[in-house]
Amino acid sequence: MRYASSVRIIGHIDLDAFFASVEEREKPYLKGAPIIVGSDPQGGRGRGVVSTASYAARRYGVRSAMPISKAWKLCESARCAGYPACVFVTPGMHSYSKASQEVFALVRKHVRVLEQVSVDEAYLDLSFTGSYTQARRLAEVLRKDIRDTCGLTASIGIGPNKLIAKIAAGTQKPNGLTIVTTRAAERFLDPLPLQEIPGIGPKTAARLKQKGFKTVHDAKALAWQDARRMFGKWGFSLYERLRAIDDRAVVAEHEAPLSIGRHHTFETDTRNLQDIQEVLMDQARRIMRTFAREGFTSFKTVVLTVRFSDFTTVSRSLTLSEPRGTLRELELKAIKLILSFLESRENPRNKALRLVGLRIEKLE
DNA sequence: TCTGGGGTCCTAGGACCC
DNA sequence: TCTGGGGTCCTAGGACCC
Repeated sequence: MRYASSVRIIGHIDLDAFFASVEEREKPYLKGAPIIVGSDPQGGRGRGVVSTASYAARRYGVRSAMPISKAWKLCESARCAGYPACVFVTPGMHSYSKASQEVFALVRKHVRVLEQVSVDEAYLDLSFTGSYTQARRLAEVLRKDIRDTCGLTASIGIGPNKLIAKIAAGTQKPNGLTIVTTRAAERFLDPLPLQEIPGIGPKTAARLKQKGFKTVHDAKALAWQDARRMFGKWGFSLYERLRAIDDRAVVAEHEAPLSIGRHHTFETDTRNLQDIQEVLMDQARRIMRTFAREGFTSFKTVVLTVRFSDFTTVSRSLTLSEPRGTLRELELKAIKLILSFLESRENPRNKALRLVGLRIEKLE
């Protein structure tokens, strides 16, 4: 294939309020309702968080990752004020991944190099279109196709690299199309708060704010040597990102997972070994099911994570002398690891457990 | 407001080998 | 008797993403 020019043009496609939109598509009577996909709110006493809120629910102030109990309270106040009541839905991952496959299969008909990064997001290499004008045309076709064929809306960002494409996709949600050309990229980033840069989370943002930096433009005062000193390897990437530089390629191959794990938060904190053991054995079975489905034959490391009632989280791991691939082996190691936590040495104040998790690594 | 579940990548110290 | 580095593996924890 010959390109009209050698400009690199990258797209990022992001399905809007994805879990909630799929629920709406499959249950037409929910159309337009404030939908909250997440754990069981249990009348305001539930311990989980919100996975996705539909745009109608966002008008009540509900957001992803918010405690489900808070979402419940916001919805109650809205209902008392005469607004429609919220619908709480438990996630149905199976139908979400089916919908995701439909959408991205459709996109692949137009774009050869597609890198799916999660169930609702993908990067596209649009360099073959040759120009931002042509890339925009293609993006419009994609959005129309997804809407007409799958009944879902997508927001698309287009830019000179993954960083700009991703941020652009998020600026006009839902159902938006945002183009940021190579020339405009730095100006586009400059006024943004630092946390808009993927990779800058609350901790990094706080450390930068301490130095007096709030926006991308501010933080460009940081010399790369200082960025390296403050943030290690990531410091240099950070220095580049602030300047809209990002050389990461769009990689089409689906890579095998590096680890497989399961977590569980108890409805009430517990010290009961029987209950804990039951959860662990169930997790071991689920992990081995995924392990077999993915075609793995052995694991070498087992990690057990515990979260105590005070939310402190610790992990213990062990590496087998030889790779193993049986459920029995995983169960035995899980028991060995959990017993070490229940000993007074590891848990001197005998705190109850809020969460237990199991993970296998070094898969073959 | 009281904090899910599934992951990835990085760091740092210690052990061990050459 | 004292003192090297380099490389690799293991372990634990932290930050981040969706």
